[in-house]
Amino acid sequence: MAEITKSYEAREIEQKWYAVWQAEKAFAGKVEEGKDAYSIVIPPPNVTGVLTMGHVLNNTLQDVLTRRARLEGKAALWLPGTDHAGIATQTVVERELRKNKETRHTYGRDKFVEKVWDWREEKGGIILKQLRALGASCDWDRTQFTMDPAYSKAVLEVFVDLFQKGYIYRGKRMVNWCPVSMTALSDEEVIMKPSKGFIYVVRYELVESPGQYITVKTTRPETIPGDVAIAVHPDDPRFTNLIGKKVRRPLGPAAEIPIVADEEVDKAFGSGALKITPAHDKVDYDIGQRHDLEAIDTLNANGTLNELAGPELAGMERFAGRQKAAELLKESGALVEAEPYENNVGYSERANVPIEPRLTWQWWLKYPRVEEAKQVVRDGQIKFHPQRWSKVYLHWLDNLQDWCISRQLWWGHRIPVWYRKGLDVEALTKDELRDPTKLHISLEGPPDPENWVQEEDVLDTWFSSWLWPFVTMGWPDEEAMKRSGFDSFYPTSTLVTGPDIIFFWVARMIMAGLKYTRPGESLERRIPFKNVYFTGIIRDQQGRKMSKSLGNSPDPLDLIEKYGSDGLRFGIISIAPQGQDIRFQEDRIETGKNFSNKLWNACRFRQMSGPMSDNSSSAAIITRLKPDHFDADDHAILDRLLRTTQEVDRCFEEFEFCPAVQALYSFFWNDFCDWYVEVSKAKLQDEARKENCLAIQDLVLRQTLLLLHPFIPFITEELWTQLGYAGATKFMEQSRIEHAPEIETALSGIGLTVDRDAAQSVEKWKDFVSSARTLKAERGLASRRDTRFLIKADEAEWGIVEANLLKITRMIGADEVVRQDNVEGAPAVVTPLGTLALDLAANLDVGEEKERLSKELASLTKHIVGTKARLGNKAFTDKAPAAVVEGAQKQLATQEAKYEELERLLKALT
RNA sequence: GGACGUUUAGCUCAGUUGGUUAGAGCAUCUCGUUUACACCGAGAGGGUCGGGGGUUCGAGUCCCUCAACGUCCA
Repeated sequence: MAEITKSYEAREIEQKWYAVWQAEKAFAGKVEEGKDAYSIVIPPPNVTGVLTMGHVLNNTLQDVLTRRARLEGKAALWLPGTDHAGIATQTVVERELRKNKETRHTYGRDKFVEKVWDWREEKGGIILKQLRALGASCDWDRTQFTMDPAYSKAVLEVFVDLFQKGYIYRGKRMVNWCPVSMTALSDEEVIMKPSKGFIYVVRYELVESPGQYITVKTTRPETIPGDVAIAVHPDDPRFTNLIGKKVRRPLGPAAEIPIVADEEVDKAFGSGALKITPAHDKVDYDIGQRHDLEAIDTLNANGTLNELAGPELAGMERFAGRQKAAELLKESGALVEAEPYENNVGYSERANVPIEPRLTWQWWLKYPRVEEAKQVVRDGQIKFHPQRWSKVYLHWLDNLQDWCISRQLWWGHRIPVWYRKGLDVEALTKDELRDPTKLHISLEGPPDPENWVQEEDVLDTWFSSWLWPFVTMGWPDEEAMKRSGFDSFYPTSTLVTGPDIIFFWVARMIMAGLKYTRPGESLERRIPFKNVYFTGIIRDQQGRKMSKSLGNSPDPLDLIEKYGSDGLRFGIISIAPQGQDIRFQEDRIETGKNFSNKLWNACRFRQMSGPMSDNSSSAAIITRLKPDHFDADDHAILDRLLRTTQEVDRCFEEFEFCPAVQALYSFFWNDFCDWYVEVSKAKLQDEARKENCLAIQDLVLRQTLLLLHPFIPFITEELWTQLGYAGATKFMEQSRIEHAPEIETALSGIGLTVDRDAAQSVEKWKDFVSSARTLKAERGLASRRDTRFLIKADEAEWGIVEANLLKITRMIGADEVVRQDNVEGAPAVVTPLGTLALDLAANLDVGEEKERLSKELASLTKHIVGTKARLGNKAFTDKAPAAVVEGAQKQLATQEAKYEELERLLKALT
């Protein structure tokens, strides 16, 4: 066996093991007889994406869950892939073309799409390679892409089916239009941002009474050429006499437009009169419909104003047009004033520009299975972690709007709809849109394609990702489903994602799963996942979201380089409490690295401490234990091991990863390294106890590596081999993790029961040792190993001390510890094992000692008073549980004894 | 306007069903290279648990209220 090096160098070891895992097909998700299935589908990252800290957190958690499942003996599948990210990808490729002064139109649709595929082959999906550096144990052979042929076919099939069942329709409605990407967006892709601008007060002259005006307030004067009416509230006394009259449009083509009454007008807003531009505002459009008003579209698709805006404005960019409109209004005297104003403006999520409400023909989806989708979350077939997100989810489902699923892009799934050649597509009526002689909808296309023209639009990317959990498993092709193990792996176990896509994706996947999988079967069988774990959002020190544009996000690959993948994983989990946003701190990642190094060195020390024996299984190690040689420390470390095992189990059940890591950290560092390894050093010099002690260390390390492996897979894998735990297996996940009761049973097989009381007594030792160290440190003797200690103890106490003399002498760094009844006058401390004093009388600073003892007495007095008061309160002794009262009594006794001893010591100093 | 979340040590956060003297990591200060580890060890200082009120024998924890910050929805 190779000797473990002095410090842990992550990089080589990580690369080595990842290659081994790949070669051994350790991540293959296959159905296995007698094993429970466990599955996760990755939230497909954008094909243009690179690894961010958010991905690190999210994917580390998925990896933790998957690896833990394997260690629990489950057949685990983590299914990876990317989505085609319509707008983002098209934008990236167009940007490249622009460098050569080309556009997608230079190439035309087919050639351009080819270009995108080329780009994707060459540069897309980098993130999947980066995930390997993070240690992600995905079944890479199953990698999926939403534009793969089979996936695409499934998407289109769903479209056709939903159309045939009446869920999908084509309609001319107000959409969120992105003038940069020149496509419609769904409501979810629009982000409301407070924006500073002006509100313009504009007066419209009454036709019937020249010289009289009605004023309106608007933030968008450039839309005035599209005004077709002024609306007022029917109950607003200010305007009753004006209803039915006409005003002159103050900008753009001259027109007389009516004043109409509509209840939707907010009397309190602005002047109480609202200009109506049905083509450019949702509310205006609704009012326009009710009053049978024309919609005048004054905007081009790219956000410039068109000729309907009038010759002065035509061709101008919309914000320049706004300026110009204000100037024109000012010149004509229609502008009363312009006040600074802040309002919420919708921005395109991708292009980050204000969207325009625009009236266009689009394809819409009425969501299927809405009631079932609510039910499965309300009734807990799907559990959200943390649970509170279910409220947000249900609220959204209660206020559902139809989903605009068409996008005016070239990259994506082109909608499988064909129009009969020569038809005026935009003039089709509702009935005609369902007439097969005019509209053909199918997967294969029409049999006589020469007579038809295919719909130009593609589908929203989310319209493909909402099918992810089952299309990635072969649906709807039964052969493919069989091959991929759909029967076992669906529904998936857990979805790990951010709450920011709860509507985009989580809710829609639930509806799709319910609609399309296992028709006629129970809800439990049709849901896409049983648990949804929502991570927090990673923020910087100032609490800002980490983003590329702010440049406030470290590159995870740099962090991996610096701290190791294990260090990064451990660090990120240890700062990510359940459901809370995370303030990123690099020093916590450093803690992860330090922990790796600690683990490494503890194992190294084990290797240096004595020969390695049979470590190939926990049973083999347990047969090496010698119950007769067990002392309190041995019981204590096994007790803590069992409790930590239980705690980690609990954490996995409750999706609490941060506490799991904390429990392991504190167990390993404090209980094992700082205490058990230290007390071992004395035992190891005692040949009779050495073997037992090493076996205990082997058992503890083995279990610790298993518990840690999901979090830090690389280093644990390396140590697993180095310390001989692997036996005949090739990698760790071929072994099984044992739960506390299993270990206890195995221990009882050799007649060993972990003694809780003995374990408890170690606390006294820790107190004793810590007091002794403090005593030394306060006098600048912390590192002296030649200090003589005196101990005043009764027979029982001395018995315990004497039996452990070697160990405690070492632990407190003493030359010797001598029993002596008279310690008065020496610097002393009262411990649970007697009064411990430093034999230092010669250079004793009496003043300082007195001050220290007095201070301790004072604080002790406070506690004694408090405890006495509680016990003296009849209400307390009557009502509090007996155990609590008893505890207080015990405490008082201890406190008083300590008080007396301290007082004696203090008196002796005078 | 509605919903949710947060407020505990200088910083970032734990604190399970109310029960001894509220914890951790980092940072700070002191000491240290003693046969795993300086990516380390030993020790110390540091908190009226956002404010106010209530329930209770007992509140960081439960209830009410106010405030600040954040997120989502309208």
